[in-house]
Order: sequence, then structure tokens, then C-alpha cells
Amino acid sequence: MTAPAEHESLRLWLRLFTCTRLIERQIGSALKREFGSSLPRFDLLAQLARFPHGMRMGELSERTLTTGGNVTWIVRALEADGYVSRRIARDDKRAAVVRLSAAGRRHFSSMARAHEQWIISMFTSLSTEERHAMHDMLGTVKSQCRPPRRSE
Amino acid sequence: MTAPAEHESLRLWLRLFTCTRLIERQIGSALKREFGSSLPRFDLLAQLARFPHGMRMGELSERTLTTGGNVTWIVRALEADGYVSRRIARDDKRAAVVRLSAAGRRHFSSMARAHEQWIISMFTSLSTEERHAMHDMLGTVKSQCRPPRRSE
DNA sequence: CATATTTGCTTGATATTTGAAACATTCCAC
DNA sequence: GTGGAATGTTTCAAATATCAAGCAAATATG
Repeated sequence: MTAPAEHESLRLWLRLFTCTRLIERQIGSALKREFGSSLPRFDLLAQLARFPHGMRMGELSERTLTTGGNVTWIVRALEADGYVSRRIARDDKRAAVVRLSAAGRRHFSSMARAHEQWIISMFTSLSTEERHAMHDMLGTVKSQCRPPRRSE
Repeated sequence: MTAPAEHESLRLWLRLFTCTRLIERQIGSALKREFGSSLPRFDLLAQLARFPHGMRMGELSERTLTTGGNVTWIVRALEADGYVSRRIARDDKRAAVVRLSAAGRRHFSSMARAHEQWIISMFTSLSTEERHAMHDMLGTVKSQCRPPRRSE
């Protein structure tokens, strides 16, 4: 029998899930509308933007929390759009290193600016302290779930 | 120019996104492994479980935060498994009313028990007060994002 | 150094999700 | 009532996601 107190975890999860979905959809449709992009693509570009020297497919997969096959697909699409380039790693001929192109960097920058404004507008109901507190709490949850990989 | 303080919203969002994805994947793969189900199916069944008289496709779509086409697809699969039934609404021949079958109720109950335990174990790092606080904060975010539909 | 295992990635089959278009029914204004 | 807008669903194509093989290169083991 579950103690009533523990139902709080369930309620919390439901709300977490709902909020995340709501935001995801808003951001996703805005990215599509304004930039012809999508959240998965933006997410991948955002990872790349943090590593100017490029990233391997495997790293991208870990950081975007999707499977390798999916990363292959998205990178291919981004490559076709000219936003990323990809070459074989010098030290390991199996590995591919993906980088933002100049166009990709520009494309990402303009999306990132808009993206940040959208996000800010969604969290205006929280004070700075609350945002901090929530960030920290989620940090403990994250490390509970799985050894952390994604830095944020 | 964005004030540094506002970057907190972005950091918070990234973490929210990551945590939710992590939990989703864990729960999803556990549901698949243990019950041959999935999170979207579980979610839909959970909604139905709260409305013994049944729900319309449109309501399901709103509450599960997915598109109508997707609900059609999931309901069809659940119907094929015998977990839900569906009939045309008396008062509106366009509308379909979906209900849990007896088998669906049993199926859902056993999943729900396991599901709650999994969720509880993922939030053990938070105190009761913290869970409450986060729930409330997310409540304000939710209502900021969109007029609320989903009750939790 | 020859084989066995592991690692990094791609491929292919499938599953899921979305958005828009298509359909049928209902509702509203006349 | 009748025509036109609105509503509730389904369908379809495209995007995204998973999983399980498959392949090539790297590493380990003897």
C-alpha cells in the first residue's frame, strides 16, 4: 500500500511531464513557423554550438538523449541543408566528427536568440530564486536517474 | 540584450527537458519490458481510468497533449488489444466515445502500481516539501503556457 | 601477429508523432 | 428548412524515434 505522502511524487511527475510537453510543443511549432526547423534539430545544433572543434556521432547521441540511428538521420538532414559538415576522425577511421558550418552558426544564432526569448516568457511566473531552486532540485533528480552526461 | 539573470530560465528549461526525457525513457522502456506497453498508451489509459463513462477522442487529445491523428492511432492499437471499446456518441454521430474494457482496467491497474513505484524511486532525492514546492512552481508555469486543460 | 572482442557508426524495418487535408455531422443565421 | 460555418474524426505524407543487424576499424589476448 502506498502512503498518501508518496502520491506526491506521482503528482509532481504528471505536472513535470505536462509542463515539458506544453513547452516543447510551443517551442517546436514556433521553430517550425519562424525558421522552418524543429526542436530535435535545434537541440542538435545547440550541442554542436558548444563544441567548436566538433563532436562525434556517439557524443551527439548521448547529449541529445536519442539513439544513434536517429542522430545519423538528423545529421544527414542538417548536412543536406548545409548547416553542418562531417568528416572522418583522424585518429579513428570509424568515427565521424560533425561540426557547425558558418551558415549553421548563423542559422543557430538567430534561432537561439528567439528561442531564449520564448523560454524566458514561459518562466516569468517564477522568481530568480525559484528558478534557481528548481534547477538545483532537478539536478538531484537527474543524477538519481542516470549517471549524468548532458552538462546542463 | 539579455540580462545574465535571465539565462537562468534557459538553464532551467534545459534541465527540465533533460530530466523529463530521462524519466520518460526509463519509464517507457520499463513499461515495454514488463508489460509490452509504452508511455503514450499508459498515459491514454490513465486518462480513461479517470472517466468511467468514457471520453471523446477530442478530450483524449487535449488531455494527453497529442494530436488527434495520434489519438486515433493509439486508440486503434488499444482497441485491437481489447483494452478499450469505442462507440459512436448518442448525441453526436461524429463523435466517438472511448471506454476502458474490463481487461483494460485490469491491465492498467497492474501497470499503474508498478509505474508509481518507479516514479517514487526517481524522486527520492527530494523531500516532501521540495516536491510540493516544485509542484506549485510548475503550476504557475503551466498556466502561463496555455489555459490549463489537464487537471494534474 | 592472428584471432576474438569491442567500439562507432550506418542501415533497414517499424513505430510513433505531427500537421494538413478530407469527411461527415452539427449548428447557426436566415 | 437551407446554405454556410464550425466541429469531431480520420487519413495521409513527412518527420522523428526505436531497435536490431551489419560492417569496418580498433583493441585486446594469446
